[in-house]
Amino acid sequence: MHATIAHQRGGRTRAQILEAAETIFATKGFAATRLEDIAAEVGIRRASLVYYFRDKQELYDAVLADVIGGLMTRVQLVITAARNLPDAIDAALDAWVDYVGERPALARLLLREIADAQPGKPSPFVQHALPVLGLMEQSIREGQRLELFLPIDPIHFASTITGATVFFLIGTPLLGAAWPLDPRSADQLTHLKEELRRVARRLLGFVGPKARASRGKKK
Amino acid sequence: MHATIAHQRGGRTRAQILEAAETIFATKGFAATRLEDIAAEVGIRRASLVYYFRDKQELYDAVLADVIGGLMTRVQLVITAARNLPDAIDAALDAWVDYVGERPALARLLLREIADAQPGKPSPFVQHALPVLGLMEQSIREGQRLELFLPIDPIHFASTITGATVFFLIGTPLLGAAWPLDPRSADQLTHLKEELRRVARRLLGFVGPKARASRGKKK
DNA sequence: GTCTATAACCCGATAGAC
DNA sequence: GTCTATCGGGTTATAGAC
Repeated sequence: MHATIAHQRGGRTRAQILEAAETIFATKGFAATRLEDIAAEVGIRRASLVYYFRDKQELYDAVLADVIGGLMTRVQLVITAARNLPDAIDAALDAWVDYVGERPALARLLLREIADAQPGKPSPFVQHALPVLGLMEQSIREGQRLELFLPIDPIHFASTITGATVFFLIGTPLLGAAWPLDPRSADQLTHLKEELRRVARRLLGFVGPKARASRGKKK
Repeated sequence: MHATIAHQRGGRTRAQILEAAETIFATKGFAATRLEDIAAEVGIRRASLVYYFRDKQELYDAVLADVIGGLMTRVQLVITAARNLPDAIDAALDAWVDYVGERPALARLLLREIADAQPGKPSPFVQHALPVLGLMEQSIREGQRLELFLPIDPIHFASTITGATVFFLIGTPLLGAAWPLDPRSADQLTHLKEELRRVARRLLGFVGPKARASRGKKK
């Protein structure tokens, strides 16, 4: 019984550690974050962290797996639920924006992982991210096979979409007085979604739902 | 006379330090790079660095100023040399791709600076980068005033272009066997330029030189 | 599960010789 | 200009009490 209570509280602490680590790793980077800060945020002592995570690296890996796993789950869900390929693209973009809007640490972690990555050694991050990328690539290639989409390189497509999102979300606030709007407000996220859809449609060469609907009516 | 020789050799060493620091800071990040590594790359001892740069931070700042200064110079040059606004956009995009292709450290430094930046405190990087951004924004707004360009938010535009470039250049090699092409080869840089022009034209709503030429002929 | 205490290490900065 | 030697701060990881 004690074990159960302990386990529950332990699980809670573990979750708190992961949460604190996520934001601090994202804001300061792996090398610059001190375990001290994470422990302080949770309200425990540094040494107590090792009860949950062997060392700093293991904690970091757990954070990555958690964040990217969540993204993967969502994207997979909406893509498989979509009725057709253009809808799948739209839904995936929306899911992506929603997720990164809710969990802004992801954007910075992504930036850092990409900056850190060395062509030689495959980072654990890439291993986690590849399936998401593969999912999207599959949809695009299928659409190209059916001649619904233009023959753009899926990697160019992914770079553009990811880059546009991340740079907008993180870059904009840096401009300070020049751009007083919060890019993570509901308004701006909606705006971003629309813009991404527009970019995606232009890159892939398909038309939006309104246009599809009117084309359908004309028939 | 000795002073002159010393000064020349000193200037050379200084340049070597800057060069080494640029690539190492870019690859490992500020916190993770050891002054030791930079000194070793140059072929001197760690303590000798202080003769040229007071401390780590000052060296880092010098690297940033150097890299971004070069970009600023080039972009400014081609923009003011362009005959009309669409040409200015094209030329700026080409200059940007050429520069970041030649000096790949810039891409990673950019990624890191953006990831590190905190909305509150304006980083020295942003101070350097703002003029470049301002230059581009000015051109876009002018084009919008003349109704040559669509009323897209210039920051969305910049985010998309920058993100697409950087993510493609750095992200692609991470995919390893999945993408065996070197994104910094002449071929791929040309490909990237074309793609960026296409994205830019679609976002800004202007047509390319071929289309402009044929439209001119029709008249 | 969480704590205190400490060991072990690394790195940046400084002093001063040559 | 560049070196050797050292100091000093800071952080991770570990041992072991409660």
